[in-house]
Order: sequence, then structure tokens, then C-alpha cells
Amino acid sequence: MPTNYKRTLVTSALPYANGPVHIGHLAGCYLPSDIYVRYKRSKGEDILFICGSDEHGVPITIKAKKEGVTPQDVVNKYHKIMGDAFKEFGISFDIYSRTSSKTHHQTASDFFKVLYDKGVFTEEITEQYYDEEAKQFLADRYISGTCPKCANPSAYGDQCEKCGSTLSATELIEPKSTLSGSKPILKKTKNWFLPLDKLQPKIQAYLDEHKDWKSNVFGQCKSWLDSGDGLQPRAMTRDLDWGVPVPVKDAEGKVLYVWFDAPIGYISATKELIPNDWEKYWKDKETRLIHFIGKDNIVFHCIIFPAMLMEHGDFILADNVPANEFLNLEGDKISTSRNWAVWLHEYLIDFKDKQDVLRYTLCSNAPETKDNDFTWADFQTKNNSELVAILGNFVNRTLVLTHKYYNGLVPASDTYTKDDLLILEQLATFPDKIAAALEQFKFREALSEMMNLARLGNKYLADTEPWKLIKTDEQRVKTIMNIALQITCNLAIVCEPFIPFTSGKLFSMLNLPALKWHAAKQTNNMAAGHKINKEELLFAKIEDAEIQAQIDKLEASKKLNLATTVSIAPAKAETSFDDFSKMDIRTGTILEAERVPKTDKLLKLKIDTGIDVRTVVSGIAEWYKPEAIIGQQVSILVNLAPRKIKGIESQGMILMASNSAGELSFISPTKTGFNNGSEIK
RNA sequence: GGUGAGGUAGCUCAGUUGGUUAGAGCAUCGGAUUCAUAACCCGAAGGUCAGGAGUUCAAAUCUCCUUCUCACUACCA
Repeated sequence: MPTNYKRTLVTSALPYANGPVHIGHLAGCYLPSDIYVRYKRSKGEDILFICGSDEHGVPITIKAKKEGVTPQDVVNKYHKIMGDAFKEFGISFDIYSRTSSKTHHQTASDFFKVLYDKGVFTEEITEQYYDEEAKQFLADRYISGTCPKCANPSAYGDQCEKCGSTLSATELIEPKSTLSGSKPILKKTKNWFLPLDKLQPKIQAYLDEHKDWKSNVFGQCKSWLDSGDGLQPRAMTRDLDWGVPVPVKDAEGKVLYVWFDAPIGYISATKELIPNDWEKYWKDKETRLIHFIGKDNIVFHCIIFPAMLMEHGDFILADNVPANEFLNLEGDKISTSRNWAVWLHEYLIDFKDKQDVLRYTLCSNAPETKDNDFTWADFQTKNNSELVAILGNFVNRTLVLTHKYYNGLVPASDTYTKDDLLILEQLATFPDKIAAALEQFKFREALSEMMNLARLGNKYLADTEPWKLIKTDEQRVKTIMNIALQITCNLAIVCEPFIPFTSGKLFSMLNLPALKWHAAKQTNNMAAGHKINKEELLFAKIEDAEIQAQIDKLEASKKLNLATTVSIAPAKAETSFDDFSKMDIRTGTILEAERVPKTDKLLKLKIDTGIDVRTVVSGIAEWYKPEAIIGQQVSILVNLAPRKIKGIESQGMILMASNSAGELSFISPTKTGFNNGSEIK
């Protein structure tokens, strides 16, 4: 860990403004970064915490279209929802900005111009689909058509949601513009590429300096660099009308690629926050830059953005990128489109003033090294058995006793016993233990150390039993309660990064201003004679009914999903009998079947078509085992032009029924007596 | 299939450069206690460290193979 840094700049991934924030986002990057920053602030270090909404890109324009509003309306809506939710949840950004801001447009534009003037980009002319009615180029998502692989008629230009294939728009059969419904034409367009292939050595050198990064992060970067052909040039501009306009000649109707402009958003936000001093944080080698992100963003933050910054030349590069894995929910992947999520803004309503319970749960179960699962049962247990039973209880019993015995005045300590000294000594080690874990981004460990401090308090009370001693040795009890109060105060300090609302309540009960980290090593923060306020419960038990309500809510959206995903593909355009009769479809029988090596989905089949015996490659391995389908009757299109797949010539296509789950089934005669070669018409 | 990350007690996770009976929290069971939100405190039980083979005096840790999960990627006429 380099120690010669004078200040830290922390960025948290810019959330995309096409939906609200859910617990996966929080656990992945916003909560860890907030804990880190709060801790550093408490230590009195110079640190900035930057975030904002990512408001450009195609999905937002699609959402706008769907809802019949402008893209600006969409981002305004979600920028507000997200910003408000973060604030209420206690994510303490120094600024929560947005990439549609003027400053950002200017900054991103200037940044591009610098790279352009330096000749960093390569220009390339490619053919893209163009909608002549809407008079614009179509992003892949704007094109629908028939999937060339599974024949799903409503596949998108980038992927088919039915069979999961990644497509390129030009592969689609009968492409249609989703803007106007018209048939798009291919038209030449110029775009600017970042030649990552040429920059690879520099990026390699950069990564080599950071072998200390988390293994998931470093490993994934390495896999990008080492993979087959290494890094590939990537287009940094798009033919679109929503985004930052490309600031060069001949770039009418083009905007910056959303992943080019988004990370520059960190810079723009810093500029907005401190217009006169922002450069100190971005250009001075004594600044430590840290990006908190989820694992889906690794390539952008560890390869593309650093490459952009290097080529620009003025900027520092990230010293660390502590990316978390993903959080699942009740065993299933969190999904915005399937509404399988716990939305932060809804949580804040359903569990009013319980920010810290979620903060605690998410941190203790954060997906630091592998994907993790959030369950409501776990949430309840963590609240009831840890926050209430250990932390809340210790504070409560200490304060109750203080009021009972001393009317809320802190008693003076007398002579310390050996045990007292041992406790005080241990007490002083906690801030360092917690700090050490936080410095290494081990948030779960740090949090559990914090709880251990509360455990220490409970044990101290149980061991010394002041409620018994009060009858025989009042002087001794004063010392004990004084120490218990010191522990409580130190808890208030070290819990602040994790559960700031609780920390605030604690300080107010203790009738103290919020003390900083260095005070946590002291054992005399609570001065004798100081008057504390009336105690109140820090945490309330969460009853089964509340948890059940949340589970029911999820179940409901699951049911709704099932109902809506059984979607029937829309009818295709009318065709002629002539066209149909051109297809020669026969009944055939599978004679042999084997897996095509090095593939997951392909089977190589020998089919007796009645006419001949031929080889067909078919993508059915997920649904049928080779040995189980020998002798199976199938329908086969025999006059389809042959095509090579994985080096094997496929001479026909097996017709399959396909349901909305993407599952496939053979189609064959239901009566016997239909020999191979029987025509299907 | 390739690449990367994982697979350790019922659950969530630690296990440093291989070194004595594999650790913690929660859950479970037993005990003690009553200041405290039936909370706390003490104790017990719980693991062929995914499976197999190998290297070694010694392997959760190193090597190889198999298998499962996640991500990126390839294949789906």
C-alpha cells in the first residue's frame, strides 16, 4: 500500500438512468465506497466522493420511445429517484451529478477533441442500417427481425432474447426498423475507433504495476489481454442523436459512445463540485484514484478508461479498482426487466428509518469474493440476532443502568482492576483492526470487528455484574459503568462508516458531538459528570409478518412474469403457396447422433431422409442427449442450401417446436406407417 | 469448448510463504443469569476442506484430471 498519497478521489460507478437502484447496486459498489469514504473522512483525510447518473446510450432512447416521452424526461425521472434514494440511504456523495449536464458535455467533448487532435483515433467506414423514413442510423437495438439461428421473429439487432445468441444486425432476416417499421438500408458511415490493439503494451504495463488488485479484477483484465487476438479497436462514436455530439467535422448526427463519455463523468462531476481546484484531484500524482464498481464494469474501468486517460496524457490513473461480484436475490439473479429486485426507494418506504439494517445486512453479506445471495430470512436474522441482540442490547443496558444508578451523569472511574485494564487495552485495538480491514477493502471483516466491540461490552457487563455489585460495592460499580460508557462511545465512532444513522443516534443519546476516528482510541471520551440523554432503542425487532410481506411481493412479481413471458410471437407477413411449396420437408429418422466437440449446443446427426442419408448439425444438445434420440422420427427441410458449421457441412435443417422458454422439441408424425421420405405439406 | 473467479460446518464466510486435534459469526442443543428488546454470558455438538490421483516426513494450501456454480466468449442451417 503506497503511503505517499496526499489525497484520495473515490468514484462510484455511475448508475444508468433507465431504472431505479436496487440492492445489487448497493452491495456491489455504493455501500462499500460510502463506508470507505466515511472512514477516511473520520480519519480527517482529504477525500472526495464522486458519482452521478449515466444518462446517455441507446436503452434510454428506447425506453423514452416506449413511454412516448423524450430521453431527457426519462433521465430526469430516474436521476431524481436515484439521487433521492441514495441521499436518504446515507450514501454520502460529495456530489451526485449527471452526464446530461452542460459541464459534462463540455468536458467530454474537450476530452475527445484532445485525443482527436493527437491523432489517437483511427477512422473507419462501416456499413450500418439506416432508416430512411426516420432519417437516422439505427443502433442494433433499434432493429428487429427474424433470428437466423432460432427463427424467433422478434429478435433484436444485438441479440435474440429467445435463444440468447449474440447477433450482429446484418445477420437478421427481414430486418425492420423499430422506429418506423420500414425496411432499413445499409449505408456507409464513419466512426472513430480507439486502437486498443496498439495500446495493449501500455495497458499491459499499467496492469503489471497493480498485481495487488483483487484476484477477480486482475484475473479478468488478464483474460482480456491474453485472449486470442488480444484487445481489439473499439468504436468511440455512435450514429445516434442522444448523447454528447462528436466535436469534429463530418460528424453530424454522431455522439460519443456511452462508455467513452460515462467515465469522463467522474471528471465533470469533480469540476462541478470544485471548479477551481478539481485538477488537483485528477492530475496530481499525489492523488490516489479509486474506482468502486461491480464486476460488469471491470473492462471499462481497468482497460478502456485508463487507455483514454493515458492517451490524453494529463491525468492520473486508478490506483485500485475494488470491484465486487454480483448479489442474487432469494436464489435468483436480480433482474430489472423481470422485476426481480428489492428496489431501494421501495425499501425506504417499507422499512422507514431502517437504512442501517439494510446497510448492515448488505455489508455483512457483500459479494466480495464471489456471488452471494440476499434472502429476507437472513435480513431478519441479522437484524434480530445481531443488531438488536448484540449492539442494541449492549447500548441499552449500559444507558439504562447509567440512568438508574446515576441519573444519567457519567460516574467517575476509580481504581482499575487488572480485568479493567485488559478491557481498556483491547478497546484501544479495535480502531486499528477495523481500519486495517477497510484499507484492504475487506468490508465484511471490518464490520464483524465492529460487532466484536459490542460483544466485548456485553461480556464485560456479564463478567463484572454491576447489578449485583451495586448492593455491596458502589464505588466499584462507578468504574465499571464508566468503562461501559467509554465502550459505547467508541462504538458510536467506529460504527459510523457502516451504520451512520445509528452512530448519530448514539452520539445524541450520549449528548456528544460526533467524534472522529482518532478519539476511538481514547478511553476517556465520556467525562465524569457529563449528562447523557434518555435512552431509546437503536433497533426494533422485525416480525415474521413484515418479512412475509416482502416475500409475497417477490412471489407476486414472479407470477406476473410467468404470465407475461408466455408471449406468443406476432404473426408473420402473408406468404404465397408457391413460396411454401418450394420447401421440401420430409419425415426422416435419426440414425446416429454425437456431440460436436468444443461446443455446448451442437449435435452432429446422421439422418435417413428416405431420399438419402445425410449429415445435419443441429443446436439441440441442451435438450436432447445423443444416445436418447437414435431412431427418433423428425421433420427435416432437405432442400436448404448446405452450410458449414464448426467445420462440418450441415445438409438440412431439423424443424423444431420452440416455446417461450426457448426449449425445443422434435416434430414428428403421431401415427405409425409414415416411412422416411414422407412429404410434409 | 476457451478464459477468469469460485466450490471449506445447516447458513454466511476466514484460513497468511504447505507444519501439531481445520477457525469465526449466525442458526441448533445444554448450562448459568436477570441490568437489558426471552436479550446477554458460558459450554457442546456440527467438516473424508467438491471428487480422484500425484509430489512431500507433512497438503484445505503445490501439480494433474474430473465435476458443479458465476462472469466474459464461441457454437445454434
